[in-house]
Amino acid sequence: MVGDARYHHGDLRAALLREAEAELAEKGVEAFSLRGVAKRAGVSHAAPAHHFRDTAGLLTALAAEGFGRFLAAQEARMARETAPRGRFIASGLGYIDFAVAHPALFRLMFASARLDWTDPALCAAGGRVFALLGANVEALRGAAPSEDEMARLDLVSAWAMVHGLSELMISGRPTALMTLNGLAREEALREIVGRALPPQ
Amino acid sequence: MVGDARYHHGDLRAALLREAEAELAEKGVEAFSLRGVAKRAGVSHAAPAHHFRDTAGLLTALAAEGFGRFLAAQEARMARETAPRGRFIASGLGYIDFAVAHPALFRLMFASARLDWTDPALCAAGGRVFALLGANVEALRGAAPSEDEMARLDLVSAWAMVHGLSELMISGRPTALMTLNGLAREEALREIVGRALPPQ
DNA sequence: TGTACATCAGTGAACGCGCGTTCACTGATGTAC
DNA sequence: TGTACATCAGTGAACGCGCGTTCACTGATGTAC
Repeated sequence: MVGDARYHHGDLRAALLREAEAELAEKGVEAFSLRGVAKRAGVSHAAPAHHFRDTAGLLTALAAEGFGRFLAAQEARMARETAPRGRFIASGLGYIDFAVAHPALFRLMFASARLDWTDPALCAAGGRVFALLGANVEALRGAAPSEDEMARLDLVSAWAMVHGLSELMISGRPTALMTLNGLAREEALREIVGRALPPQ
Repeated sequence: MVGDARYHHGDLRAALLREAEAELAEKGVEAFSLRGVAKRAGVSHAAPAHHFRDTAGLLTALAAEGFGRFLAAQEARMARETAPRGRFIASGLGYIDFAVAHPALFRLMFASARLDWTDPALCAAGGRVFALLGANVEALRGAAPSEDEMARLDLVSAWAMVHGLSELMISGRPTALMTLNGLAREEALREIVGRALPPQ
């Protein structure tokens, strides 16, 4: 830090990513704007061009970074478990944690047409999450999804359940779940996610 | 029909809804525009104001109509089944049918911030779909979700699974499912949706 | 059947706005010597 | 340590665009008598 009112920002790239997430959370993907992000960062609206090619580039970088934190949220939950089934379910709860904590970012990552999936960083970050899912299936089922039909079914089933729970909770839809108190809700989520896995 | 080049359109309202869906499918919610819809309908861009208050009004009407067709898709599948479990699963398959056939509309209905949920038509149409879900749970479980904790769990679990499958299929994500051929995929979906229900 | 008139459903010009992008610029920083 | 210079990371004015909305208008339709 050199001074408060310095010309060079220091780490504008990181600041822009931070503000982009705030913009996204407030306005939604539908109304997201580059100028809005620049304004939040207290910088002229032409400044972002020095760090990101264009709006799609900024959103893509944000999504890539999001996938990293998404993975971390799952691993954080998993760290407390040892058995394959417990770890699998924990990763699902981490998945939901992230979605509920960052709904707009989550939707950007999974349902936006504004991402550039040819970007290596985004592709790699998304791939890492997918790889964790595959590893969890294999640990539980003893066979890799790429080789075993049943394992593939487990993968889709677990993913769909957890993804669906996330989406519904984000949209505030299943009031049924919301009316449960905190602890009971955690238990309910465990039970539901468990249903998506093969019986013990 | 009076003539080809008539001044009064005849049924512009219906035409606008039709073209709005096309616009939505092509551009996505993020880039949807009223002017684009008017252009598709071959009408001046000020014309829609006579039928819908504004863009939100048009989207809301479209979503309400969408929920009607969404319900119909589920009922169409259910009609071929008699047992509660079979009917429940069938409704899920109808849910997925609709999502896959109308992905942009589906996302408008479930994940857009541009809808006016205070609109009675939209609210009622959405409520009807929710009611069908509740009825299916009750038929299977013998208890209403509003009164029984387990039934509530079934509702959330079935909804999340089917909704998650829809979302993932729309986003082209689980290539695992896609690599199955048509018939096997139908079977796989049945199996997966069944997992979300209480064991037989 | 004919006429007068009210209502309805369009038109097209005009508005102001926020957007992304471009561009010449300039102040700050880092490096070579 | 001091100076010259290249590079970097910003600024702010300008552009053209498509958007939603408003408004005075007019042609078509429906109704009363």
